Amino acid sequence: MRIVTIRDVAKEAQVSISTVSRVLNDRPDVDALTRARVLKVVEKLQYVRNANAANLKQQHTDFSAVVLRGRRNLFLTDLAERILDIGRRRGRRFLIEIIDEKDDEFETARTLYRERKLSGCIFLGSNLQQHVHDFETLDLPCVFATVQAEFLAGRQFSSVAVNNFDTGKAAVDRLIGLGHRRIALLGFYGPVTNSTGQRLYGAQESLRRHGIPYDESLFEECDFTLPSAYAGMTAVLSRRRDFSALFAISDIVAFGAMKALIDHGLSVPRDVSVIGMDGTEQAAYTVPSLSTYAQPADDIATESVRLLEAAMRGQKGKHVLLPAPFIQGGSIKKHVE
Amino acid sequence: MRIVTIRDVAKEAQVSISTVSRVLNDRPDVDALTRARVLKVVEKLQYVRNANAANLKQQHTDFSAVVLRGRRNLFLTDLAERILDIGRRRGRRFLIEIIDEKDDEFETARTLYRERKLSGCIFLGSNLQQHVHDFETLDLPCVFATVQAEFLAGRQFSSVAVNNFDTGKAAVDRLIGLGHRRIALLGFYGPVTNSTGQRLYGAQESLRRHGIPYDESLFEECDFTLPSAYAGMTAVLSRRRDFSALFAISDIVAFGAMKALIDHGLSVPRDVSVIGMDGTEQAAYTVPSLSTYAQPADDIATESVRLLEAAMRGQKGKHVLLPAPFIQGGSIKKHVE
DNA sequence: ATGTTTATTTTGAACGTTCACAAAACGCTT
DNA sequence: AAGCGTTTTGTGAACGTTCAAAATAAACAT
Repeated sequence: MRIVTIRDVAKEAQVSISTVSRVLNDRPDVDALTRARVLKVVEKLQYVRNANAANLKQQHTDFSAVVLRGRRNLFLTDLAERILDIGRRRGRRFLIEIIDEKDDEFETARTLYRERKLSGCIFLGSNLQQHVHDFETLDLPCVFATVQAEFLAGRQFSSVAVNNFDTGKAAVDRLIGLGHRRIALLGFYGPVTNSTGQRLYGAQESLRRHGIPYDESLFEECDFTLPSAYAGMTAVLSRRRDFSALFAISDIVAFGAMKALIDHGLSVPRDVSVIGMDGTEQAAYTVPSLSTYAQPADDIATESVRLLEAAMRGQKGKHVLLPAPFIQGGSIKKHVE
Repeated sequence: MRIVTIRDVAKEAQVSISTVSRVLNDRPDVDALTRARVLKVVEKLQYVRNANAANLKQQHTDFSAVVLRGRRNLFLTDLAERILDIGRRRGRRFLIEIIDEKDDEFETARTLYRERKLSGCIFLGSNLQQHVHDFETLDLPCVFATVQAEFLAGRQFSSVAVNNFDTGKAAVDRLIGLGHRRIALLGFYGPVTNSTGQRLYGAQESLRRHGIPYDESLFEECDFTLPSAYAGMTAVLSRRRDFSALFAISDIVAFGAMKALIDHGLSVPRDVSVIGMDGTEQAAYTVPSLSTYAQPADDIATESVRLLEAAMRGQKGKHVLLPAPFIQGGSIKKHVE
C-alpha cells in the first residue's frame, strides 16, 4: 500500500502537481472544472496531504503550542483542554508542553519553535520571570493567558486574564462586609509578575482599606494542590483558631482547606466562611458548595485562540480583561461576634 | 537572523553535511575527533534540527498521538497529562486529540497518521466500536489504555487496564459484605466493549452470586460528569428511598451523587454508603472522603508508553493487567436493618 | 610495493510539498 | 489576424534533512 502523493493525484487528474497544490490550498486561480476534477481524484485516491512536507517548504506550520507552567493545576489543565478543543474546531493543532516550576518557559518555546517551526504559542500560568525581551526577537506570535496586562506593557505580546488583584480584593471585601475581621489567607505570592500572587496582594489591599492589620500568622504558603492546601490550613490551625473566614487563592486550595477545617472539628460555614477562586465545576458539588469568583475558562480559552490568530495576522499587544463574577455557594455566612 | 541549517554546521566544521547528520543521529561510524568538532560547532551556532525536514525524509516522526474519547473526563485527562509527561522525559512528543462520543477514533487516528506520519497512538477510553481489523492494516503501533484485553484477543494491538469487571464485582461484594442488600448503581453500559461498562456487569454479577435480584429502578444512566451524576442520583431518589448503598462507576459520578444525596437530606455514610472507582486525588478530600478502587494512573501511563515503544520495536499484542487496590474512605459503613 | 580489509567520509539523490516565474489558453478589441 | 489583457496551467527550483552507494583514507598482511 504505497503512500499516495500529490503527484499521483496530478497524474490521475491529468494536471500538473502545482495545480493540485493550488486546489488543495484553495487558491482562487484555478478553473472550477479543473478544481472539481482534482477534488474527485483526491477523494477517489483517498489522498491526504503530508503536513511535514508542506511545513518544511513553507517554513512554518499549522502547529501552535500551549506551554503550561505547573503540573496538576486543575484550572490550567482544563484551560489547555479547552484551547485544544477550540483550536481543533478551527483547524489549528496545539502541542501541549507541560513544564516545571524550575524550567524556563521561553527556552522551551524557543526550542519548540526552532525545532518544529511553531506558528504561535499560548502561555498558561506564566509568571513572566525571564527575559521577555530576548524572546520577542523571535517574532513568534504569543499570547499570555492568565497574565496581567500591566506586566506586558510595551510588549508586542497579547494577553487575556481576569483582574486578579481586584478579584482578591473583592473577595476579602465581601468577607469583611459579612462581618469577618480575622481572615485567613492561603496561597503563594511568587514573583511579583505572578498573576495568582496578585490575588493575595488584592486581599491585603482590602484589609488595609478597612483598617485591619495584616496578620502574618493567619497566612500560610501553599501551591495549587490538595495536599499542599490541606497542610497549609493545618499549619494555620496549629497557630490560631480564632479566625472566622478564609480566602483561598484557588478552588483547589479551598477544597483542601475545607477538608482540613472539617477534620479539625470546625464547620463550614458555621465556624469558618470560605471563599475560593476559579469557579471550577467541582465548587458547586462540594459540601457545602463553595463560594467562588469564576474565571471564565471558556472565554479565556476562546479569547486566547482568537488573540493568537490575530497576532499571526500581525495584530499585537492586545490585552483582554475579563470579569470574574461571584458565584454564591453555601460556604459563607454573616459573622457575628 | 537567518535560520541555521545542517549545511552551515558542515561548512563551519569543514565536513560534509552527511557527517553532521551522522553525528546528530549518534551513528557509530564517525571518528571521535570529528564528532567532537561537529558538536562544538553545533553548540557555537546554536543549531537545532528541523524536525519537519527530518520527518519528511524518514517517512515517520518522533510524534505519537493520544486519542482521548470523551471530553471532561477527569480521569482520562489526568492520564493524558501523565502520558505527556512521561513521554517528554523520554524524548517522545504526543499530540493530544480529544474526540466526541460520536467521532470515529480510528478515522481520527488514521488521518493523523497519514497527515502527520505518526509513529504511534495511544487510545484512552476507547470502546473499540469500529472496525479494529481495518485499522490494523495501517500498521501503526497502537496501545489501548483502559481497555480489557479480552476484546483485543487475536489483535496485534497492546493494552493496559485494570480488570473493570472484577473491580465492579469487588465493590458490590464489599457493600454486600457490610450488610447492604439494596444497592443503587450509577453509570452506563455502553457497547459491550466499553470497559467502564464492565464495572456495572461486574456489579450485577456480584448481586447474582449473592442471590439479590437486579432491580432496574435502582439503576440510572449517567456519564462521567458531575451534573449528569447529580441528575442520575436525583432520578433514583425520586423513585426509591430505601437503598442503603451506592456503587458509582467512577469517582466523579460518586461526587455528583453524594452531593445529590446530601441535598436530599440523606447522610453519607449514615443513610447511604458510597463506593466509587478511579482513586482520584479528590476522593480523599471530600466530606466524607470517598471509598474507591484506585486505578493506578501513573502505572497505566507509564505502561502505555512502554508498550507503545515496545510495539514500535515490533513487539505486539502484549496485555498488561493492573490491580485496582481498594482505598478506604469514610463513605461506607456497616448496614443493620 | 601491492593487494585486502576496515574505518571514515563524501556525493548526490531522494522525501512531498509550495511558489515564483514562465507559458499557454482564452476572450476581446482593433 | 494581430495585439493585448486576463485567466489558467505548467516548469523547475527550492525547503532541510537522511541514506544508499561510492570514494577515500588508514591499517594490515603478503
